[in-house]
Amino acid sequence: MEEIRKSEFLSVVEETRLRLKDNSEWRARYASYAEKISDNLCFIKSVRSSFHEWSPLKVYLNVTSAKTAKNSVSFELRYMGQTVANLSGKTDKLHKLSTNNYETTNLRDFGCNIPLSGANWYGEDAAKFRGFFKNRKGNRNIGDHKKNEEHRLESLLLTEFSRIKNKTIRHIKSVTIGRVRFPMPTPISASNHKAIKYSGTNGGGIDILARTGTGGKATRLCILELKDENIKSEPPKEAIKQAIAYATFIRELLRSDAGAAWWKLFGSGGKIPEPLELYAACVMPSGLYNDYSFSNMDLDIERDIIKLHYLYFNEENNRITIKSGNTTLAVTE
DNA sequence: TATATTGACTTGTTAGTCCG
DNA sequence: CGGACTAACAAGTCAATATA
Repeated sequence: MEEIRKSEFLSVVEETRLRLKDNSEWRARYASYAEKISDNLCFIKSVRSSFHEWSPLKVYLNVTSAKTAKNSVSFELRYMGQTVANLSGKTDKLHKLSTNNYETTNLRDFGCNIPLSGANWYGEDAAKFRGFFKNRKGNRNIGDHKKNEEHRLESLLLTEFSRIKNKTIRHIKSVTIGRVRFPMPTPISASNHKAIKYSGTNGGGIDILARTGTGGKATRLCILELKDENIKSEPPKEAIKQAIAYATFIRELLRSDAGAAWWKLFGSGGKIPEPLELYAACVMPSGLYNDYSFSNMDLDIERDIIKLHYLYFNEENNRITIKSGNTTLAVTE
């Protein structure tokens, strides 16, 4: 039984590697991403640190913005994981806030009717906008879109990971670019359980990229696949397969010519370890279908390893909590 | 009856194009 | 170059329909 399951996981690794081998365009493209983002990193950091992140709004940066951030950077502001505005800034502190394209959903989901187009971040209107979300109580408005529930949980987990003290899960940090949350793209699609597809520039994104460990050789890069429900039709076994596919991509990326540049962007100093050990984990609310069977299973890729983990969480007062034994990912309180 | 399959629809991300 | 826009597609929701 155990062996059958392991071979199923290994075939995900194999299939993913095959797709990546048959389609090599990603190599040059991801090398160019890394180069451009690294070039812009100082600038991104300086702009990011020039303004305050007003809770509960959270700042995000996608790859497109990161690599085109030459003289100005466009950040996303998300509330409960959903984008509500763009904030573009230069070093001159004349940051501009726009709600273009988000007005309909802002009103529908949060009752926010404050349209802004290039409003001064330090002006009255922008303050009103930030104040609205700060004072807003309760969850999303009725007519919930399930998709956004996943983003809300993703945001809660990132918040938990970025805590400095009283962390529910110790020794875990989300990977950021220039201290900004960013969604890592991949060139493969793995959401369909039956097949791994090569999708070039339109691949799926990694839900959460994080590091665990206490530093030095103990540090591991983790690829987390998050589901907002614990249900029979999408059990942990399928979620972990998605995580394995993305982890396989990260492994190939780190072993490509641009590997060192990405390793640095992911926040690790020094050389890529030999062997490289990556964690792949399924993350979902604790429930009936919790699956503990693949705990710490190793999948070999040549000299490297993907180690499987799980994290089944609970939620209390808008915070993630974890019952003892429900994660192998890191130390729990 | 319970489960699978299908397609329309929603949302997010990227690349590319055009303009000032 | 930045900004506005579009096309394309992943991934997910949801409900109607088909099938065992």
